[in-house]
Amino acid sequence: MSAAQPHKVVSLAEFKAACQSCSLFQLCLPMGIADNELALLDKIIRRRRPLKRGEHLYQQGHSFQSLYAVRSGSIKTYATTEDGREQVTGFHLPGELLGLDAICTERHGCAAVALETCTVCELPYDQVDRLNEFLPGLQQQLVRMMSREILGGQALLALLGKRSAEERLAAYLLNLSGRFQRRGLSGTEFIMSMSRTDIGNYMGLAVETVSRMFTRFQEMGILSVRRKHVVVHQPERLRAIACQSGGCTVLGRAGAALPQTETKNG
Amino acid sequence: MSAAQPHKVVSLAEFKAACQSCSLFQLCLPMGIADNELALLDKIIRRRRPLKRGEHLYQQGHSFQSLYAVRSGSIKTYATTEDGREQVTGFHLPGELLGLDAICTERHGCAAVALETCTVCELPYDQVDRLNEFLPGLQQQLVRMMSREILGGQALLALLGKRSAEERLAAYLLNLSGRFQRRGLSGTEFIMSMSRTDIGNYMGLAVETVSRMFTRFQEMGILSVRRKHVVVHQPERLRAIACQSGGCTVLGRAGAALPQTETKNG
DNA sequence: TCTCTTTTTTGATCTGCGTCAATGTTGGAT
DNA sequence: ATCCAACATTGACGCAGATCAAAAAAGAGA
Repeated sequence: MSAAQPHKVVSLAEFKAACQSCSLFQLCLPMGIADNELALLDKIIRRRRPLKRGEHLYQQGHSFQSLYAVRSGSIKTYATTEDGREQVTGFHLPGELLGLDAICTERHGCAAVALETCTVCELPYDQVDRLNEFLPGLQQQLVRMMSREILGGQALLALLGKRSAEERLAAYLLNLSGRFQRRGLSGTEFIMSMSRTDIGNYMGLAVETVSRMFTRFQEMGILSVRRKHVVVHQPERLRAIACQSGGCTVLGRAGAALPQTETKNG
Repeated sequence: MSAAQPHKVVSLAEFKAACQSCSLFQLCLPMGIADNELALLDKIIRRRRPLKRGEHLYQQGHSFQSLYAVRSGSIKTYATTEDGREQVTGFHLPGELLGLDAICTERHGCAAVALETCTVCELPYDQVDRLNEFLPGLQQQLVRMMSREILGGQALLALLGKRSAEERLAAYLLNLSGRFQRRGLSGTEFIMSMSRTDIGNYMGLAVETVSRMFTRFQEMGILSVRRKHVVVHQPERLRAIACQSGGCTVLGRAGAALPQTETKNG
């Protein structure tokens, strides 16, 4: 992937292939896009050079210009409070959008940093209107994705409001698992690119608690963790734990706690 | 308010006055709407008969048809888990939208019930596209409002993740206060239409804790509560409590924990 | 008005998880 | 290979807030 020239003209097949693995995919292709429109889209969506671990895609407070979609790798978003502590607001895997929360204020309320080497596509927001003329339904699709984000947020709220540490971790793992699976990757064996500290921060738990829970799950034979490498042996038990107090409805069908990725275009 | 004939033709002035106090306001009027368009809008937006306390606007699982805006009164949204317990997902005051989370699944993930006598406006979602042709920017405005909802959700996450009961309640009260104030009502004296149980459920606290915190704030001289009637004597101290661990940045400028209502149309 | 139900408040006790502290592990830099 | 800094694990302890229990207050209906 030599991602040097951002506006390089690609063949249609090549482009479609790229978009399959890319993530703005959902914003465009499902709508039966014509070939000439695809060329237009290609002009507008920018491929950025890959981000290295620790590099920022944008900083908190920066003016909002574009939406981003993760193409590969993973990105953490976090907000820093005035006393210097950070609140992790999300982890973004391939196929997921970043920046939706900045549209209303036209300023990024959180920073986005690569957890590993990443590639992203960029959609300048001021082009959305223009693009919508050629791709009717684009904006509608955007609304749908935002709706999903809101729904996922509610699920997470329920989780943080009244679930034990064990339930939170179980739900978190199932969520990751589901997101990987939906991307065609293994849902039972994957790499968690985020640190324990980040997980704890995100889930409202102390690092130590996160660590203890991983140990407990391991002792129970539910999974194996070695550093960032996870193998889930008994997803059903994980699900049982996550749902034991009936959180599954709220959390969406699969007990996942965050933005789902399926699209229902009934 | 005889809300009998939904499609009654109203004079422009009358309509504008209605919309000032109504809430789909934000979806239409700020965009410099022409008079003939206004008439169209009036045809599409339905005024429903008032809801009495305890009546449902929609039930969990119902198919999604419309967005609703609260015109007066207040509405609670909640999801019921399979074991029959409920998770409150939000309180909606005049000027706020309901149903945004249902767009993606085309099914309501939570129920909406009136906490007191309410009036609402209804915008059939399948009309949004059509309406967008006449009111360019409508959909864009919708996107902006959803973005705000996402942002607010993140703030709430931060709150539930790592704030003490005292901080949560302080933030909750400030949030309510701000929302009333922004609607031109008093931010220091208002009626909390929701029960202590609902507040606790929403904020991830036991009812008893909520009650104790109100008592504590009262003993500190910060406010007076009598049943649902609240008078805030020292908002600064409330703010100091809500922000003491630096949550203000995340929570939006005023320490409010939920969807803000200001619009930035830079 | 009085009764019955629901909501709120207050007190007492118990526990999950945060905090502190110490040790082990890993990967990157030299 | 060796050092170092960041990350992860494990143990001990204390406290905020959940839970249990019961009384008090406020509506709702007759």
